Amino acid sequence: MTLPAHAGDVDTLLGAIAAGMPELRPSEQKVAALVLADPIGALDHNMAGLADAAGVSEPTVMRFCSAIGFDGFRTFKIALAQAVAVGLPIAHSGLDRHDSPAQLAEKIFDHSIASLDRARRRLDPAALDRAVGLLAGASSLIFVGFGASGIIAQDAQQKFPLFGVPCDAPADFHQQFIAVSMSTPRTVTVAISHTGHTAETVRIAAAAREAGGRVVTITGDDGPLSSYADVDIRLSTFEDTDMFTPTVSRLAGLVVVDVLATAVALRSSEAHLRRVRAMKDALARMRDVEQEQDEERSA
Amino acid sequence: MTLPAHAGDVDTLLGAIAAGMPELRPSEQKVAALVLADPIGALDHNMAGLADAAGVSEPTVMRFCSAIGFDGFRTFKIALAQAVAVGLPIAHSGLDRHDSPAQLAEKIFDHSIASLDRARRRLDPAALDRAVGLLAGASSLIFVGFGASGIIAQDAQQKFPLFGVPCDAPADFHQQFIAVSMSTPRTVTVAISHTGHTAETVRIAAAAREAGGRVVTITGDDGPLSSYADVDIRLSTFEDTDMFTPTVSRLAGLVVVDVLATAVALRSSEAHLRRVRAMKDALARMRDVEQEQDEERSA
DNA sequence: ATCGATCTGTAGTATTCCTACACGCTCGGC
DNA sequence: GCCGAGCGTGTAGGAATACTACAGATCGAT
Repeated sequence: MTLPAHAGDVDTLLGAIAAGMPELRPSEQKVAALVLADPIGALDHNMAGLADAAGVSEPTVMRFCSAIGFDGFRTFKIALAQAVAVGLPIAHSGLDRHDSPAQLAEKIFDHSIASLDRARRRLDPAALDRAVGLLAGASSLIFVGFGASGIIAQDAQQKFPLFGVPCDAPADFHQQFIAVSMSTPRTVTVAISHTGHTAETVRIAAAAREAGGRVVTITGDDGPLSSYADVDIRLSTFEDTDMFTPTVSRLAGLVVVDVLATAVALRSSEAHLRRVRAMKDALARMRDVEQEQDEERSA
Repeated sequence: MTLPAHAGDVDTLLGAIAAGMPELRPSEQKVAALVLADPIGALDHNMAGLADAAGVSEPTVMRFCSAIGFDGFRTFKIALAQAVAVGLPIAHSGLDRHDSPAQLAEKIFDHSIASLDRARRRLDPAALDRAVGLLAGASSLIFVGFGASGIIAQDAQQKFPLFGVPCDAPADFHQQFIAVSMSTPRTVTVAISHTGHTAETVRIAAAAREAGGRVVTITGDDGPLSSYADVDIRLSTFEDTDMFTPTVSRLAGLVVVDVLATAVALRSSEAHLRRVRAMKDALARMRDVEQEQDEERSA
C-alpha cells in the first residue's frame, strides 16, 4: 500500500534529486538516497555528519551538492529546509494502511501544502491578470463545475460581494445551460474542470461563447475546455498518484478564486468597498447577537 | 489599506520575533526589524552581512539569535528559511490596493499555505483519533454547515465512497433538521462552523443529540457548538484581520475532511477498498471515452 | 594485462561562526 | 557633580565547518 515514491515532480527539490539520481556517481547516489529517505534527519547533520551517515567522504557530499545544482553545502541545506517545511508530497511518504490518524493528518496536510506550493510556483501571472481584467469589467458572473470543481464554483458564488456583480453558480446542468445561454458580451462564465475534459463543462463553455459571452477556464490539464477560453488559468497540482490521494486540486482552485475575488474587489470603487465593509460589520454584529441569545438560552 | 502587521501569532517564527521585540536590547531590535522587514533578503546574508546591513556587530546578531531562542546563527537561519518557505501570513505583507494580481496571488497563496501550516501544527491528534473511531463505526453520516462551512459539508458528502456509508449534506436548514432528527445511535452528524456560534448549526447539532445520534464538530473557536459534540475538532487558522483577508478556514476544513475520509477508508475491509478502486478506474475510463468523443467531434 | 579515464578519499586552506574580554555608556547614590 | 555599578556593544582571537587541490584507487576498454 506504500507508494512507489518519487514521481517526476521536478520542481520540488526532493523530486529533482530523485529524477537526477541516475546521472549521479555511485557514492553521490548514496548521499541522495539518504536525503530522500530521511530529508528531515538530514537537516540535523552538518557536512561531516551527513558524509558519515552516508558512508562517504565530505568532498563527495560537496560534489553531490554541486551536481544537483547548488553552489555549496550551505545553500543546499537551506533549500532542503525549505523543501521539508513546505511539506512532503505524498509521493515521498506514501500513505500506509497502518498509519495512525495523526500520521495521516501529518502526511495529508503536508501533501496539501506542497501541492499549493507547486500551484503557486506554476501559476501564470499574465493569465491571472487577463482574468482579473475580464471579471472586473463584467456585469454578471456564472460559475460552473461538477464534482470537486463544483465545490469551487459554489464557493466562488459566495464571494459575490467582492466581485460586486450578480454571481450565479447553478448546480444543475440544465440550469447552467440556461444561465450561460442568456449571456451578454459582459457576462463572464468561469468554467472549472480539473481534468479539462469534463464533457458537460465543455458544453457549457461552448454555449457561453455561442451566446456571445466571455469565458474564463480554470483547468489542471490541457483539454478541450481550454479551447473555449478567453483566458485559461492553469493549475498544476500533483497528480493523484493513487486512490487515497485526496483531490488537492480543489484547494488550489479555491485559492485562485480568492485571488480573483480579492483582485477584483481591490479594483472597485471606494463606495463599493465601504458597502462591503458595512455588510461584514453587520454580519459580525448579527453573529454576536445570536451568541448572546445562545448564552441567555443556556442560562 | 496596508495592515498594521504582526499580529500575535506566536507560533510562526516571524510572529514570535515581533512579539518578543520589546524584550530585546536596542541593537538586537535593529536586527529583528531588518529580519521582519525583509525575511527573504535576510536569508542571502551570512552573519557578517546581516550584521553589516543592520549596522551592528556580529556578536549582536549572535545574541539576537540566542535571545529569540536558537542556539546559534545556523539554526536560526534554517528556521527562517522554513518560515519563509511556508509562506508569510498576510499580517506580514498586507494586501495593498495597488498590488498587481500576480502580487496578490503570491500573498494570498502564502497566507493560505501559512494558515494550513498553522492548522497542522495545532491539530489535536487525540480528537482526530476519536473522530475517526466514531465515523468508522457509523451506519450513516450527515454533514451540516452554512456559508463557507457549507462548502466543506458539500465536499465531505462527495467523499462518501471513502466513508463507505450513506452520506447526506442537505443545504437547507429544514432538510438538515429532518435528517438529523431521524438519527439512530449509529448516525454521526458532522457539524461545521468556523465561528462555533452559528445559531442554525448549533440547533442542528442539538437536534442530532436529542435524537440519540453522535456529533462531531469542526470549529475554529470556542462556542456553543462544541458543547453538543462527542468529539470537537478544533482548527486554528489566522483570524481574518481585515475584510479582504480570504477565508482560509475553509481550506483547513477541507483538508481535515480529507484526513477523516482517508483514515476511515484505510480502516475498512479489503473488499470495500477494491470496490472503491474499481469505481475510480471506471470513472477514469469514462473520462477517457468522453475525451475521445471530444476529439472526434473537433476533428 | 595495461593504459586511460573516471571516481573517491586524504589533507590542507579559507571561510564562517562563535566566545572571551574589554571599552563605553547610562543611571543611581552619596 | 562625581564616582561606581551594571548593562549594552564592539574588538579580536579561536574553534568548527565548509570548500579545494591533489593523489590514489577502481573500473572498463582495447
